Amino acid sequence: MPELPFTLDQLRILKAIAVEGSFKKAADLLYVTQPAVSLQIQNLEKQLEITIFDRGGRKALLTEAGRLLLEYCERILNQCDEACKAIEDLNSLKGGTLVIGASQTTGTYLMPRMIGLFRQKYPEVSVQLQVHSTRRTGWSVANGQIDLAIIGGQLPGDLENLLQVIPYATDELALVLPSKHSLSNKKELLKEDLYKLNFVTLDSQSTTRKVVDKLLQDSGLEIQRLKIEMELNSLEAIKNAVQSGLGASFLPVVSIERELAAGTIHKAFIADLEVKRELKLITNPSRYTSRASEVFKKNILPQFASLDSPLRKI
Amino acid sequence: MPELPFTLDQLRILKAIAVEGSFKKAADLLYVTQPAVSLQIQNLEKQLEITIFDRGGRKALLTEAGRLLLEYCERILNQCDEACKAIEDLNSLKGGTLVIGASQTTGTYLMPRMIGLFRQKYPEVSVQLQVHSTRRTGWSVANGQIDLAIIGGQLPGDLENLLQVIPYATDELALVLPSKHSLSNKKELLKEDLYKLNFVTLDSQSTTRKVVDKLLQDSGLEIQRLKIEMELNSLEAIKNAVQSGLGASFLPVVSIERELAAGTIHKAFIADLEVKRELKLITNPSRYTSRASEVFKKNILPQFASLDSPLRKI
DNA sequence: TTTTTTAGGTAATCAAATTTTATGGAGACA
DNA sequence: TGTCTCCATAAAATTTGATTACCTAAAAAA
Repeated sequence: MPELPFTLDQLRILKAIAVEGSFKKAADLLYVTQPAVSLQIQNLEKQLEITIFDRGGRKALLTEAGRLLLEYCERILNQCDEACKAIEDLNSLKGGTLVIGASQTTGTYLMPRMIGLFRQKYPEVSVQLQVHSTRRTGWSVANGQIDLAIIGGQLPGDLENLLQVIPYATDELALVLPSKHSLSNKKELLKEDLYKLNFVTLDSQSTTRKVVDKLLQDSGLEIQRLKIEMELNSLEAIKNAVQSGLGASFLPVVSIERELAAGTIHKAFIADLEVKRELKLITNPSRYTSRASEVFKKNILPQFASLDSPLRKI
Repeated sequence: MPELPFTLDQLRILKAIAVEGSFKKAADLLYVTQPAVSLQIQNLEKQLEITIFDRGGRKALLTEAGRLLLEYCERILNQCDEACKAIEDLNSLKGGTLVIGASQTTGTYLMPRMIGLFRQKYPEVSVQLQVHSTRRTGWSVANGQIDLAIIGGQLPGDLENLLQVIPYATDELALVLPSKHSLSNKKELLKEDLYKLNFVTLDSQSTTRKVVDKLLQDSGLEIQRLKIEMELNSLEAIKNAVQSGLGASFLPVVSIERELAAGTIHKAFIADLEVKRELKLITNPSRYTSRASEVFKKNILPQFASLDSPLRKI
């Protein structure tokens, strides 16, 4: 670990003298007194064991060693300036990367709009969206690989304490039927009607599936009695299956806006039953929060948050 | 004139932490205490308005801004190391350029040998030889374009005081005759014999010519009575002329060693007359002396200096 | 020339920045 | 739970660097 034989200040002074051709002018340029400049150059010469300037005549002239050093000096100072600029850009959100985590659902239907809004405001910050399971997303937030995430499921207990979890919005999981289904005409279904349906569901490992199962169970339904026609691992696939009349499903309303508008899918209401889950924003309070992350949380998320979310009140 | 928001020491610390993964280890590596490291990083973070390390867990981890800064940090420190190495090379004569001045004669017959010796010892120092008139060489030494020079003539008066002039060697200007010349058989010529000769001389502007003229005049000869067959501006040309029997000439002995050995030219002795001039080393004491120049003067020149030269006594 | 001006070096004093010593708190690990 | 490690903090000490004042030498002007 070699000691550094010079400081950036000394290099700055060296350059100033070389530019101005005089110790005094360099001193003026740098807003210090001339002795300060003299001493620093003397230190530099002593430490490097070279003579840098010929002080004989009218002008301070560089020696061979001085010219050599000056070359490096300029390169070094340029790199320093560049570094400053890069950091400034990062601070003013003219650079950097924001890494966002999301579940399948939010990642597919919600995030694209939010990210679009963010990029519109800060086009020079690149955004990376990582769609993973709730569990994996949680760990990524915990160890800093993801700046912030929105999840719909339940975090593992140990993470709950580690991370900051803010209720963000309520996501209704609507019962959807093929438009031509016989039950589609009824104003309101009864819970018992569910037993008559064939379901197309997400596979049993998915967070959304677990949430739905739990909610139905909590409301008194015996989920073993529900008939599952098939399990698919993509919401889009399920939507297609429902539209094709293959069965019913509980799907996030955000994912079926277009289909509802087009009438290709029917959303049913069930008496005494609302299947809803809380979407939550998770961040890691014990970690550095990037400016981009801050801005995203403060300015972008609230525009999509439900009215009762704490995010609205910031 | 932007202030620099960081110091090289801070960058060095940053790098050490990044490498070691811990403030403490970095402190050990740099031979300082741990608080010193902490404070410097805090200063750095304050000045750049960024967070560089996540200090939460077991290891100190870089944030995005920290990684960005580290990149520049490494480049900057590398440049610094390179600069140091270049300066060291210069100091240890593993680089740099030595500029030597010389007159026609010394430049042609003496310098090549000296430079050869120097380059043998310091092959990485490049040497530049500039052959000019005494006057011009003197000025070049005065204004630093030439590090040191050997001259045979008289410096302009104003330069004599400005420069350091050290007697270096005595250069005999021998009277040479064609080997077949009738006078070549005489053991010793008389001054009067010179009037019988046809001379081939350097042109009258040349320093050597002036020196010869002056010496002959001082010894009582009437130089107007000497017959000048032709004036040439190159010693080699004169040598060829003499060898071809076109006339006699006064030539520096160093320039005819080969021809004397081969017997193609005859060196005559004149009673009561020695045509000699002092070769002098000139340097500029008011200017920076490069290491290469120092070494050349101390180690190379003495090997060629006459016994009574002050250079021998160093 | 002689005087004036300007650039740069030196020395003593002083202020500021860094380091160290000493100490405390938080998380990791047994 | 206790211990250990790592980092942060505070006060004191040291070092560094800057300023003021003064001096010298060389160039420019009178």
